[in-house]
Amino acid sequence: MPKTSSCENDPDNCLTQCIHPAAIRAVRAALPARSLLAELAEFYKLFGDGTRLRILAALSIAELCVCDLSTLLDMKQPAVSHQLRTLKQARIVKARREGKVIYYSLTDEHIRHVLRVGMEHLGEQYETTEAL
Amino acid sequence: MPKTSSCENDPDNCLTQCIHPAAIRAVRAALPARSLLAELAEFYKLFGDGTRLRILAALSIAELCVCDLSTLLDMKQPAVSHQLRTLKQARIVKARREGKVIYYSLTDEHIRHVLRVGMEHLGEQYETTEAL
DNA sequence: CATACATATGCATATATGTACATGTGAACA
DNA sequence: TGTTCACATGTACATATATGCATATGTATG
Repeated sequence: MPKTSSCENDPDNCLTQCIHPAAIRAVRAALPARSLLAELAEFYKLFGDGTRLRILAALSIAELCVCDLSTLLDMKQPAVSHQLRTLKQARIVKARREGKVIYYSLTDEHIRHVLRVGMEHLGEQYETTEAL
Repeated sequence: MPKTSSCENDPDNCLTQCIHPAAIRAVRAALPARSLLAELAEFYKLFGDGTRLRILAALSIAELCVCDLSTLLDMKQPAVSHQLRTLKQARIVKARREGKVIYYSLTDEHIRHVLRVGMEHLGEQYETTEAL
């Protein structure tokens, strides 16, 4: 017979019972809302692409225009523009127009901080890049 | 005629010249290696999915087994296992076996830190969840 | 040793997403 | 006002990936 019959059962998971109902209740109470975590995932997702990360790393060093970025990163201009659009919509970068040229930069120091924390995780063996 | 003819030209970007060759040189010198940034992107990518993030948020509160997770998050057991496998390969979570049950937890405090930094970025309006 | 159960894995598929190509937009300048 | 050039956008497509289903693995137990 089941050890704990008083918890929500889902025959797709554990056949007869959930194993630690107390733990589940505790975690459920403290777990951030699903919608909040979804929003957070969308944020992290933007850092989860090599191209975008190279753009962000470059912008963390200096303000750059689209042309500079595409030369620097050896990318087609439309590809850079598309990524910048995504990053701008997410308020990760901001744009500043000067004549025909548009300069992009990180919106705030917080973005730089996120990059730094990730770099640190890759391990001290990489000797954290001074750029970030 | 071009203002600066001494810089690497890529007709796909700026037709006649790159705009700020000095800035490009400076950034190029400080930019982390492409491979390092690719590795970093792979790391962030794992946080860029709502499901995985819910798993990580749950594990940041308590050690849990697969069955608990699938009940808690209302997911099929194989889906949870698949994500846990990915997270384990990336050393973001670790597993501990106890009989038939396998308990998962975050590998270290650094992961919790990454989650916290992301939460903070979502803005103070969310009143940073005490769970993280 | 056979059964039960928690978890892992293989495979198929639907969806998401990054990039290329072509074209549109907008500002400066003659 | 027409041209040039930096940048943006629309569409198409190829790839990556998250999930569901079926099934395998491994451990305890009778």
